Amino acid sequence: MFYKLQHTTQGSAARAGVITTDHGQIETPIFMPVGTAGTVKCIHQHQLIDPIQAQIILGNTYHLYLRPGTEILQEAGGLHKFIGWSRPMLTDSGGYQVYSLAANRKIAEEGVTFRSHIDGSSHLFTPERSLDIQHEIGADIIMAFDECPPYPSTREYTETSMELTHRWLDRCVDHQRKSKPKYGHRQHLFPIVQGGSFDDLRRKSCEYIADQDMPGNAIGGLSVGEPTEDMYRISKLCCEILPAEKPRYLMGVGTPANLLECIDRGIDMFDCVLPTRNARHGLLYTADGIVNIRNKKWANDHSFLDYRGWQHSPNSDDISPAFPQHTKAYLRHLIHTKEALGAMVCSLHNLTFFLWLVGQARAHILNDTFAIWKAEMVPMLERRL
RNA sequence: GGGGGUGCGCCACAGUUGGAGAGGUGGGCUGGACUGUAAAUCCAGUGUUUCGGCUGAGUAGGUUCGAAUCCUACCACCCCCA
Repeated sequence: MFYKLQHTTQGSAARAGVITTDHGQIETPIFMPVGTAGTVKCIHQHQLIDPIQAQIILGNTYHLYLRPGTEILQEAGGLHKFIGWSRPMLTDSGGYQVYSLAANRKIAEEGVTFRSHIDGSSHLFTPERSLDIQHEIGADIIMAFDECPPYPSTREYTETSMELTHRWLDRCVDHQRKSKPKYGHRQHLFPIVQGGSFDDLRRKSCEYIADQDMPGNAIGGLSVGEPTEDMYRISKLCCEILPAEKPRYLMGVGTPANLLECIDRGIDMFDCVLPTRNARHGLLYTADGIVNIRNKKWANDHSFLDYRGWQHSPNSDDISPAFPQHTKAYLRHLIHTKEALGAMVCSLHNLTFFLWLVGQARAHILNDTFAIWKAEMVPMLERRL
């Protein structure tokens, strides 16, 4: 069984479950650090295990295809071996690059032609090609090739785009059924719901996606600039339609508060660049709120951040020796001077916090204390310190 | 001691060789943004102000309708000679 739903908590749609892959299990709800180009930026694989305790990380089809290229990945025996990561992995299909590289791509029925951001060369991604590359990369969970429309988009554009994503999905599912695993482990295809901020389109897309009977389902096209209420409303709406016996993955979300709100609405999996990118820019997430460590007010603050014990070891409640504690004044200095260590320590800090947060959410779901815990946590998480 | 050169905004560089820049670029500094990573990136502000202005090109004078620009003295720094 790919996914086991363990418990749906009282007074909320939040649930706890376990995903089983050939590279091990994932306890949900889970946050997945983004490792676009074969690395979670500024973080070593050892640190993903301790103190971060990541259970699964992401890679990106477009970026890995351009560099190092799938030939080298295949020589290595797949991305797991190439980077030295034996836990589960997920690859995005390149669908997000259809959105983020809008200036350098052309969408057609057949697929999307990208101009490489590295050398300007042209590359055609079709649903089949995206899956082939993902097979060559070898992630445990692979994503359907979709179009992620920008916000705002007209209803007409969003509907046309959604229908294209659905047709591409048919081709992905067909291609996946014909494909054999390359490295001896299974690869599970997740389709992606689209439909923008339009409730009826989202319903239609959810039904279409659910009918494919894939091992898990994803919600795309959110966190692209829409109001947060839209993100929450659409997440809830989708979770009510997507089957309960399969994991639900909300792509590209989000802030700590976003995670708790969307877990509350029935989401099981998240990924986001926010903890790593913002760490490099000096924004630290804590249980007490958000700290912009660049701010002058920390220059003479020689105290530690209030960690509340969340930088735990895998098997104890003690602070992990792998978690480097530094004063706010020192962290500010590192970020100000653009020292590499600043980006590293702050990335480690944020990811450790994100994984702790979803772990706490899971514990509270299992104890049926999630709803009250979430209500207390969210205002704290959104505070600016 | 003699000769030559250069001086403006927190810093550097560029530019201005009689018709007013509170101006350029980069850095620093102070904020802000960042959500399936073209992001260790990007944006804004950075004399003063009662928002109308005011002050400002090393300092002090001078020439001129008008000076950052020309002249004189002084100061500082740089180079060359002794």
